[in-house]
Amino acid sequence: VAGTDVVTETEASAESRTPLSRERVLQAAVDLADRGGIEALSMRKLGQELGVEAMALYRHFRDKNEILDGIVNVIVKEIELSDGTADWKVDLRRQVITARQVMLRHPWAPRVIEDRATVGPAILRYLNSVMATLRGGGFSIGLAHHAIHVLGSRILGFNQDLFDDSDDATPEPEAAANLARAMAEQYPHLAELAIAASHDGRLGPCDDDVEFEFGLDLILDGLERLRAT
Amino acid sequence: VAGTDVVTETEASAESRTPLSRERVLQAAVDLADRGGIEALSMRKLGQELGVEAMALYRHFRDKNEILDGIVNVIVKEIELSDGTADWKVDLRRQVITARQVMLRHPWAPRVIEDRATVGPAILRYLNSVMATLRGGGFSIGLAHHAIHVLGSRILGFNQDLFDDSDDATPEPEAAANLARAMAEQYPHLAELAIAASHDGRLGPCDDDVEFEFGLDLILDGLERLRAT
DNA sequence: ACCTGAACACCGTTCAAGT
DNA sequence: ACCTGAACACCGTTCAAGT
Repeated sequence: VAGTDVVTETEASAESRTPLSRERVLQAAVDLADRGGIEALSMRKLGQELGVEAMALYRHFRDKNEILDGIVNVIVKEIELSDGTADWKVDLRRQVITARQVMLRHPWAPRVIEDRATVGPAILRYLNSVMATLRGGGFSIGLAHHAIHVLGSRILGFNQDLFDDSDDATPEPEAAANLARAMAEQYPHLAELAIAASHDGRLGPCDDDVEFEFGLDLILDGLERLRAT
Repeated sequence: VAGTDVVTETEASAESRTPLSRERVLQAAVDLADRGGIEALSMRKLGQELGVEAMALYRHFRDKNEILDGIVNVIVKEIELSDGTADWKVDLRRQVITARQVMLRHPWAPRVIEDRATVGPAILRYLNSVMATLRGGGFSIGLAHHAIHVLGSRILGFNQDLFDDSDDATPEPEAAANLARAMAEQYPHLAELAIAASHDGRLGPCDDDVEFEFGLDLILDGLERLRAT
């Protein structure tokens, strides 16, 4: 939409002068995804963003997968690791919330991370740090192993919810109420829930952050109890 | 690979005689995805599967999204709903395991479900049944609401793990041991875990089903405790 | 009524050729 | 050494045309 063939000379020369590099390509790819979502990240558009033809990217990356692996790495590296001074539970909780901040800045990231086949160095480094926290907190290897599985992708700060009831799904409170009334016969229990979780309902509007922390704490409490055994 | 232009006359006429219908298209789409993964499901291949050009599909579906919504519906409908006679915890546990059986038969389904923007009738029906179980088991609306969020996509029987340490990721025990040794310096805590979770290690090979049920039970226990409050 | 041919606007990727 | 032009094999989708 905003695309144009006209580029000022300074921009064009500045971009063509700086040679392509992995870092420059990955930064451009992250920017592109941040602005237009992951579907905006095509080899052709990425090339255009860098003032270069798409084919030039293949000099630095074997294929698009390598670029996707690369941008996951870039943003996971943004997560600051815990210094390990606090109690394991406080520490891990803080760590996950920190990771969540980063993911909220890059809404495309969870899906890309889950779709990636291989685990890159940044995630390994992150998980290694989490394992250090658990082991340091007295977890057996077995329980630590379970812990990482129970937390699943939540460990990186995102929750794969079945529906987004906060953002788009409930554009108008009025529309939601209408939907709820229409559902009432077919899905009475969901209708009850929808009404309660609507803006005026008893529960108030559903807050993703609150739900995320509720789930995280429930799991951490469960792990604490097992650790004590 | 197995594709061919030669079709026996009986097959060809049988397929062209039966007119296209939503059901026939969706069944073919599910079969295609079951056999070749979700990337094998293109409009062109789907048409070919049905002995028809891709464009003919647009008579029955507005676009490909509608087909994806459709196949999710088809397989979620395969999940048998609980009759609600047991205790809530037994009931819900059984329900989730039942859903998991279905998902394991359609390995492409979790990703497609999570990528879908809207929640279709089959999932609504499923969630309505889960809500019935929770409410019948004495859960307040608020706690039931939390419960559905904590369970997340696990409620449908799948766990979005960060890595598949069971299938492809560990092709050879020997290779895994080598990798572990190579990681030892950089990621000592992960190396320790990898060794323990390898075939010969203390934990034995990692079993996805075991981990799934461990996580499910931890969450159900946590919910039970909160319910008692 | 139901399907097709031809076309459009996109993809990722390869490779010989240009500077 | 680094990038491009042209091409290939795919996508989803539209629309006038065929039967």
